[in-house]
Amino acid sequence: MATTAGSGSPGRASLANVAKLAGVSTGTVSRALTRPEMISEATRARVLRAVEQLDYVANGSARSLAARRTMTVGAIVPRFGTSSFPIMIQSLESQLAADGYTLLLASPDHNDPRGPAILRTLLERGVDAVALLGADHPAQTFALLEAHQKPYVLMWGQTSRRKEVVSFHEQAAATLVVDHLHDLRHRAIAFIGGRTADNERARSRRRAMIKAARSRDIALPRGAVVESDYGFREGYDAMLELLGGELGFTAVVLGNDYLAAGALSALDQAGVRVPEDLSVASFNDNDFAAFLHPPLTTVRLPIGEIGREAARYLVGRLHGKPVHAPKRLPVELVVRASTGPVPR
Amino acid sequence: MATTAGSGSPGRASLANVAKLAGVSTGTVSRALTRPEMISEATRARVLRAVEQLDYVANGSARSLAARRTMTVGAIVPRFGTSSFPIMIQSLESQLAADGYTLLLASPDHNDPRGPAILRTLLERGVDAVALLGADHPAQTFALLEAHQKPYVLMWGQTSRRKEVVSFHEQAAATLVVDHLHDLRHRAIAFIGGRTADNERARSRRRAMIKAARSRDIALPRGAVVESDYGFREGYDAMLELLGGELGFTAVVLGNDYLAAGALSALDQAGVRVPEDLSVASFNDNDFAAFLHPPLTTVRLPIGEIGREAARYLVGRLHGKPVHAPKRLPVELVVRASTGPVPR
DNA sequence: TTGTATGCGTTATCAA
DNA sequence: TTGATAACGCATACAA
Repeated sequence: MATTAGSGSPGRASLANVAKLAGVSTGTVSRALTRPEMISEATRARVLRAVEQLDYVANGSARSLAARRTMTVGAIVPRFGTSSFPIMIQSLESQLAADGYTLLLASPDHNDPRGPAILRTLLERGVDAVALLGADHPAQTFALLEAHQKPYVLMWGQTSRRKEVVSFHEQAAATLVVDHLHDLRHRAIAFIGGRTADNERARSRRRAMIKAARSRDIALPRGAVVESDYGFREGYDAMLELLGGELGFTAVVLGNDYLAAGALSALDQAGVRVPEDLSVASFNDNDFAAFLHPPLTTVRLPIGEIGREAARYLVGRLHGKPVHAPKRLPVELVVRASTGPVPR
Repeated sequence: MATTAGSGSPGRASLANVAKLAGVSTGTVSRALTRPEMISEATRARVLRAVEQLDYVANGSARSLAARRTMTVGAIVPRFGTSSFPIMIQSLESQLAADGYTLLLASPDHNDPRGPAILRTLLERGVDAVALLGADHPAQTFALLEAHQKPYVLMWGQTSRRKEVVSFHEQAAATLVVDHLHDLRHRAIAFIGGRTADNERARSRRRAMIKAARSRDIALPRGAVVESDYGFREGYDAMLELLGGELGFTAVVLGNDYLAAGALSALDQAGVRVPEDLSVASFNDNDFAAFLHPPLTTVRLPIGEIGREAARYLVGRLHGKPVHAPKRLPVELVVRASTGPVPR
């Protein structure tokens, strides 16, 4: 347990202190701690005893400076607090930790004045690799990463031939929902998605929906594709707008959990029964889709898996493994009572 | 924009490189970058130009080693991915960033084999201060923090005279709900809370509820106080159990959002109308309470504020401000349609 | 205002 | 297997 701290602890014990106490050189202590196999059993024990006695904790700055690596991975994830990203970050962190790495997190607001400087800060703090959310970052960002020769990975972005991305097959997800609705004899649907202007993920989701509908001969009228900020209130408003349009759809697909929750609320208020009057399905990028009423049919997106896989990739790179092709994780349809056959 | 990276970039530019290019000494460059006021306008401009030309980014390890601080704050937040903590962490990070600090995040699982070693890892990586979730940590943890003389703060824990805590007044929160129900003429209520065995927050919430009920002469029968893991399924089961008990309560209070969501589902399934047959209220420690149906009356807990305040406190300490007393943030009752007068 | 020189606590190289 | 010692890249005390 070490000497009761507080007594004479003059700052922090250093390698040199440990070495002196153990009667060996600093090099030996260093090796005993980080390369036990290079050291005799006896001296290693002596060293460890000294370490405990002094409550020695290595100085990471010095270690990193000398070893030229920090065992830290940076992540840039905008506004994750109220998004579906926490699950991703949690799994990213867990997997990194399992491999001995620590997570340095930056979570800029959309209108963060720091802008591209955030990456610079991370690099300055010293990260061995970087995980970024999404794929649309300024060229400057990638240039900086390349210049510093830092492995990086994009999480949940449009897969691309040029960048390393861990994501899922957006088209497969859209097809799952659309096929499901098609099987239930729906021939005209509506879609409420996120703002495509500043959100690449919303963009690609909408694109996938349109394509899927077309390929199944399902009508998805231009007026029935609504854009909205992700949010409860926004989903509510969008749904009401849609209901006022007399567009003739028999099912609605919501682009994410928040929109879905808001839309359900609007339907409830409007007296539209689900799924008797209207079927509802959503893309489930957040756990709370499981809490909604009525229970939604959803496409479960592999959010946690993305984080884990991203960590694996980065650690692999840091261990010298080759760059692998973009990874697309599977999606899954979870059918609940909120979708039914076309109402007559 | 700097020389197109990749050409001859032999590793990374150092202070010395910048100094040579600018025709000044390393000391001058260092000061130009971190203490501009000590440097003449002219030379500072020269230095900055050189910095840009070389795309210089400081080496944080070396900087930290020399300056004896890392400008990094560690946070230990268990399993935040599926909890209400992300909001807290987000605001913690934002506030830290605003003050030039970076967040090093550790998020152990409940059964994380790393255990108390996590803090050690953080200290080893070099953090200037630490934020911990909750107040029940092993004595060893605090001892280590003291030994290393690291400022730390507890977020969302039972306030204590001995430790620095940023939290809210659990008793005030409970009183808010109970008073509200009392005003609606409820005289017997039930409470479904988290497992108190391993969760200090659940414990203190239950305690507060019992006390509040007693002080208002509201019955809260022992059998009507149910413990459950936080979770949707768990809330569902607990609610059904409660309904089977014939305990005569006219209102139910749910200990957190997940439990509330599950309970609502159970009520829906059992054909119990809210609030006509039964009033429901909950502690809102997660944004998604706003998405539930029927809309819940909740006590909004200041989760984001806790993070922000914790950051302020730590930064204050690091800037030499004195230790302040435990901080208790205000809570707020948000009344919605889910609570009504006692059904006849 | 600027330069010089030392030290920060490790790791790693090279001998022994 | 171990010891001595030179980096690692920066901040800072001290001099100029």
